[in-house]
Amino acid sequence: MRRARLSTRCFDTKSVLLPSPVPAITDIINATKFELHHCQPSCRHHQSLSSGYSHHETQAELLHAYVIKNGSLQNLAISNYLLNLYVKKCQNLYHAHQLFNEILTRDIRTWTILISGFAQYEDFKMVLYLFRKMQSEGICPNHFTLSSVFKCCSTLCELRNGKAIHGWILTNEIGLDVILVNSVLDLYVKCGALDYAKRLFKSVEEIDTVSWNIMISAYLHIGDVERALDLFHGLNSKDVTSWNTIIDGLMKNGFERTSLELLYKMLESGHMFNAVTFSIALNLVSCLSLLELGKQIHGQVLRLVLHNNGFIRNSLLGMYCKCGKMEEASMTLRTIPVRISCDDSLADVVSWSSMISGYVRNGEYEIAFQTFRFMVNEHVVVDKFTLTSIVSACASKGILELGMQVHAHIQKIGHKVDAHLYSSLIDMYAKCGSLNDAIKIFKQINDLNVVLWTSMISGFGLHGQGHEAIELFECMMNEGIIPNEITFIGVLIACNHAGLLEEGCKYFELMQKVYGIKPDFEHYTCMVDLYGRSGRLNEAKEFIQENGISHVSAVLKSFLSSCRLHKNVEMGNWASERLLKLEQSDAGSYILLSNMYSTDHRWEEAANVRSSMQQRKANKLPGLSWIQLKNQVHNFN
DNA sequence: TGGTTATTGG
Repeated sequence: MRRARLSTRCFDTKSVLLPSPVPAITDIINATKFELHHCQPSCRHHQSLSSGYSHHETQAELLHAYVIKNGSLQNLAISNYLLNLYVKKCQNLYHAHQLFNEILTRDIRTWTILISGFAQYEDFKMVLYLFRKMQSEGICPNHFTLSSVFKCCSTLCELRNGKAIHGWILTNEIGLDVILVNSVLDLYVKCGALDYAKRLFKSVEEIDTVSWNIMISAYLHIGDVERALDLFHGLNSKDVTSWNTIIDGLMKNGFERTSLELLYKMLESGHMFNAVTFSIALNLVSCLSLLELGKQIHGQVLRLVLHNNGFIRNSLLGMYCKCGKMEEASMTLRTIPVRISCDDSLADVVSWSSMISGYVRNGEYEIAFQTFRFMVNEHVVVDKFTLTSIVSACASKGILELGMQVHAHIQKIGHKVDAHLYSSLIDMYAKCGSLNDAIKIFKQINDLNVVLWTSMISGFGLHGQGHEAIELFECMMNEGIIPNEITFIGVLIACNHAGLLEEGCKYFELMQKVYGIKPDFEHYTCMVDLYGRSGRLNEAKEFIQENGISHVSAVLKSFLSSCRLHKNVEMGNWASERLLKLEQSDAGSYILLSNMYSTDHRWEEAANVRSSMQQRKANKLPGLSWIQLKNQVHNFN
């Protein structure tokens, strides 16, 4: 999001010495330009250049001071020119707003320049405030103000407001131009009112490429890839955005290969890549783990000197992180240029948080923690994405102390906590053994979504509190929240840890019949575990055979541990035969089998398994323990 | 002197 620079510098009218009032606007403007270029080194222009003050700002302030002095501020041609100078060239909405208030009789252009300015910098509260004020003063909005307001409603998802304004346009029979049609289309699409968008799209006689692009993007957002492709292929005048939209949308809907084909087709058809295409192409490369292609694109980016573009740099960084190349990712982070505008600082925040999440994703927790500490010490902006990654790293490593410190840091700086951060906090407290803290957080959340319910249900499950987990799950369904596949994994694990076989079977059926969720290997493994641990080894075996999952090593391992638990060597042999065929060099499988024999005092067979394990060089990595001392994690055997 | 679509991190 772009932000305007809000300078609070005041005017110094006394230092401005200009000729006596000139009546024509061009003369006034030229006079200030002349002053700007020819004044002596001691004047403020030169001082301002050395202090980083822009040429436009100096010109605007000179002009501002001058028109105040000679009383021509109320000349609308002059004040609108000056207002535009503040908004466009100086990007200083604070001064623009100040000037706006000094203008006593504003015309529609005065309002438009300021409203468009705030819309451009996404201060939508101001846009709506000014729009309402304008209407209350009896000024009729024009196309420019209306499209700014639609952009605002679209970003804030204010469908009702937007619809009302669209209705007002229709009743007042105001003709919609192409850009306004597109603004309304975008509003309906972003607010999920696709029917309204379709109706509008059909009602337009001559549809331009931007409208097509908006509709292609709309179908992609709801996952209707077929319609999106139809629209795309039917579009004769494809521009680079049409290609970018379809390539990105296909990738996000899981059609990565088709997306890549279209990327090549785009090249073949002679369309030039722009910065957005490069960013999307790099994301596609990460999805498909095509590191070599990614490196080639990186080379092209360097040749075209696009590597300073924030989006591209972050896509590059993300690609290296996702391909496990943390060294290359870190090199990309080190190439962050000196910040030129506020836009770049946002890109920097993304770079840092991507880096942290990359370390966490690749299991390099200690470097993630070190980087986080560096960010805090060096006052690098830490946002909710970074915090979520760090909290989940604490959960994975079980480091309660650091997790609590991060939680305290969040509260101290008054950071807004969203659902992602809340769920990672619940998960962290639960995984670090502090279930009560997890419950405390869960209870203080007003808008609970399915992820938050799932985190808490899984938390109870993890602590063996199966009944509480089930109670919460029932409560969630009563609230009308639809469980997802992960919720059911949490529920099944909870049943498992509490030995609730009957309930587990009930929910496994509910998942498929009521919620239409197809079981995944993880659900199957939970069920095999549930039957097995309850001693129902025959039923577990039948379940494996019925569902055709005897080729899944996690399922067989789970079954084998149940066989060991209930000392059923015969069943264990059945599972281990299959397991060892699947994973000849997996030490875990041999150890499970050997342990089963040892439990049944069959020492000779246990020793045979161990020796065949050595023959096949399936060595088990020794387990590591760790301890946290003064913010440092120490590992030992 | 003003307005539209597509891209990055959990």
